[in-house]
Amino acid sequence: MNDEKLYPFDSIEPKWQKFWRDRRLFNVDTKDSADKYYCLMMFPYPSAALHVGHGRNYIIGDVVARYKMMRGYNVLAPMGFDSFGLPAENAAIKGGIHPKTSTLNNISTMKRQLNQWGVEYDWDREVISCLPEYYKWTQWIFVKLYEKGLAYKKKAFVNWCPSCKTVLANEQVVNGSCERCSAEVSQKELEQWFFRITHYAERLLKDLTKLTEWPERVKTMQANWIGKSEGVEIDFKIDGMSETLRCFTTRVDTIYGATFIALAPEHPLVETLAKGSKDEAALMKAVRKMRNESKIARSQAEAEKEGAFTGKFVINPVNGRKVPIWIANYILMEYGTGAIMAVPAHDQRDFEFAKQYKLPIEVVIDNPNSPLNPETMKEAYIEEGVMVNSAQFNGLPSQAALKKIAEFFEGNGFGKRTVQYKLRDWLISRQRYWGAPIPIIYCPKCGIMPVPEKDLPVLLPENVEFRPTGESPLKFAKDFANTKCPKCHSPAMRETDTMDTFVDSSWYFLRYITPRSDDRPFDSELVNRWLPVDQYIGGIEHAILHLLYSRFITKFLHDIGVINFDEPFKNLFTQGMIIKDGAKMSKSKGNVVSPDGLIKDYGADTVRLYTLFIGPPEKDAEWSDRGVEGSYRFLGRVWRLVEGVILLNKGGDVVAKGGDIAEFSSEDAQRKLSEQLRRKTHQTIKKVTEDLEGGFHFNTAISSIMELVNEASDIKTKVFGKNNTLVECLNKSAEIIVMLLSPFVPHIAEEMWHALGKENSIFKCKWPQYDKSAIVEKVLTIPIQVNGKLRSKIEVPAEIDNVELKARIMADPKVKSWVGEKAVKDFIIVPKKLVNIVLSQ
RNA sequence: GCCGAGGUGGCGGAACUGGCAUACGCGUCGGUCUCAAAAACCGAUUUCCUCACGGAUAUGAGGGUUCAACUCCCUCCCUCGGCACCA
Repeated sequence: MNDEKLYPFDSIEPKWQKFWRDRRLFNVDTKDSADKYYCLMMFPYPSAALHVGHGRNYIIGDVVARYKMMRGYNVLAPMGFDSFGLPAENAAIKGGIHPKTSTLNNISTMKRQLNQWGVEYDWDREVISCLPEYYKWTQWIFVKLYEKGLAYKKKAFVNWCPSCKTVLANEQVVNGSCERCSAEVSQKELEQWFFRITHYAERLLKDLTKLTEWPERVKTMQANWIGKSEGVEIDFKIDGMSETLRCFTTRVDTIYGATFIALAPEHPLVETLAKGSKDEAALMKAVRKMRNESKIARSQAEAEKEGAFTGKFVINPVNGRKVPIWIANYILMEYGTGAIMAVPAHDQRDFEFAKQYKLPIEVVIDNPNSPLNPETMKEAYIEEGVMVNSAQFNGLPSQAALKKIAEFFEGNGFGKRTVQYKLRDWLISRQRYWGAPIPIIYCPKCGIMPVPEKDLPVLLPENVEFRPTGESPLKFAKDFANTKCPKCHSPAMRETDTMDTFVDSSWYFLRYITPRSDDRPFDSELVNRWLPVDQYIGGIEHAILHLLYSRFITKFLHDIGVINFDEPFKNLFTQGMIIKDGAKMSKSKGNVVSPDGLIKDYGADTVRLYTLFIGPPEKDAEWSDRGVEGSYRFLGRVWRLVEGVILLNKGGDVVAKGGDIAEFSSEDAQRKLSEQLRRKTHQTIKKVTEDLEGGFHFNTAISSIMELVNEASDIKTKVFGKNNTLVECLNKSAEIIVMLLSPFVPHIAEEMWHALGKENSIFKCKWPQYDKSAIVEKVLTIPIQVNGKLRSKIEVPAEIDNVELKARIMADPKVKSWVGEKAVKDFIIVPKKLVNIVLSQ
């Protein structure tokens, strides 16, 4: 690019950044909560360098914070770092640099980048999750959960990432692969710590309806993830045995069509049922084969159905019929009871299984439009219909029968109505070093003992050895592991697992209110005044994990009485990704756009403006270097406009340049131009304010400011004479342009604001208000349609009456030629908008 | 399969509650300035027909409602995201 700058951004930007910091513009007194506005950006993991895609999040947040400030709010915009995690530990294993060192280095790089973007925060409140002053309280939350029975340890099949060498929560497994490294996840049976999030499943689902200001798609994703279904649990007596078999079904209306029972291969009764069967060895061999199939392969709908008959039967309680028990690969032990009553006629999976093993298919719900024939059916009939072959329920619509049969079951003690969720408990222990130690002590005498609050934090030892095997150094840190029982003081061992980093991030938004509090996690009274967060801004990738966990922890803290609200985030905004060359920016793809070079060439304001102008912020957008130049040119135009206006104010250089001087030189013409500019200015205030209040419509707000700047620049060339009202009007307009631009491009705005003779920071000034009378158009251009097609336009005074309007329109030569001799059937007037003349054919 | 969001010029995208489709920006073309270029500024730019005036045509496809449809209704296609042998 050219060395000649359109405006001196390189000297302006650092100057005002220093000014804001010296004046403590973003530093908040939390005691003053009357007009509070808590504007929160998802705190980042400190990676080596930010790119323009990351920038979008922070820029949006900064715009909101500055705008709300100008609306008179006491704005809290804090920032921190989610700084525990695997990448730093892996780097330590590879490069020998301690995670703490690399993490703190990355944090200072990121702070430098945020600063040069002109993104400001109340840095006095910085929260760093890997420091003991913070994780002490993460451990405190663990202990509280443990005391309430909501943190527990159990042996279970868990997701194991062989590459990260640690377990993963269900939420961290994506299509059978590790969310972080994409390695295929295997199953391992291990003793692990869990949080009983399932206890909150119903509330987490139900309270989604309270979140009216959350994007629909996020709520849908959470609802899908929680996966509620209502049904009936049935206890089947096993023929000739004392055990009963419990099945869960959402379709109890199909009970008369149950022709077999299917068990998951992992079902605890499998061994018992197999015992003494005709061919026990062959059966167990088939079971083992199914158990060894990978979970991912098994949970594909296309997977081949496989099964084996146990030789045993259950009794169907409704009709006393003997139903064979099969073991089937498509039944999952994790869901429901791991056993189902199979109704091939009305469930596609059961249908396929029945076809494969030649099991009977019995229709119990008939299609009212075309009766079903079990012999010729090609697929299961899963819709509603009319009950058949179902004893006293015959003839009922299946929907009604569902309820009736459920009641009948409960009445006869055959089963009871229950609810199932797909949501599993949250597995939080990790076999890694760089995380908050789980505050638990194992005493040979007293058993599992939580670390007492007075002994927190359990410090993560720093002098440890990182082995290339990838095993947690804590396993070998004898000084750390060996301790004493807090109760009986006999030698005991510490838990060496650490917590999932999502635990750290599920409460940080509370810590910002009293970040240095060292006798409790936060000041409840102040937190209750400042939360819920008024606006939360972050990436869609956290739609389930972080947002669900944060909601859970908030509800828990509410239940133990330390906070008085049970949803943390009132408004949620999820911004789209910035794409380059058709893909998400990443180092490995080599398509990362660094802000540093762009800021050097064009300034931070240009990068901010382009990022905001690129498109609707909730959508993904393709980065274009050309687009950046366009934004830069626009700021250059604004700069020249304001410079020119200042010159006019001083009485200099006042000659109309635009075309025909005579046309604009009259007093009347100058007055008309003033009116026109004032109208456009106030219309723009209205538009920009509505775009910001009604959502995050930054792109259209900016385009309307561009229109105003274009018009003002044009009018500036038509000024004639000194000190007239037009100069005054241009000056006022320039001030408003600068104000409307200020949240988006704060540096150039602050500079121009002061150049226009203002003393105080622009962000301490009130957002402009539009004058209702000023936006009213006096002359309207009315489009005229003939038979719905635009044929002409005429200019009329705004207050014209319909009779006069019609007369003028019918006198218009173009209208005359289109109407001709035809009769006017209808004359539709949309007031102040449009006219449509309907002709008879 | 289910749920959600979308489909508008060469490109990113505007369009309130049914009322001038394509604002704003990018790109392209032409011009001004210049010895020349870059930058900047001015103008044109849905597509097709026409020297032009002007006309026809277009919001994924096809129907419908209406004086009037990007917007509402029906049928279908495609893209993106989530969930998924979930009983």
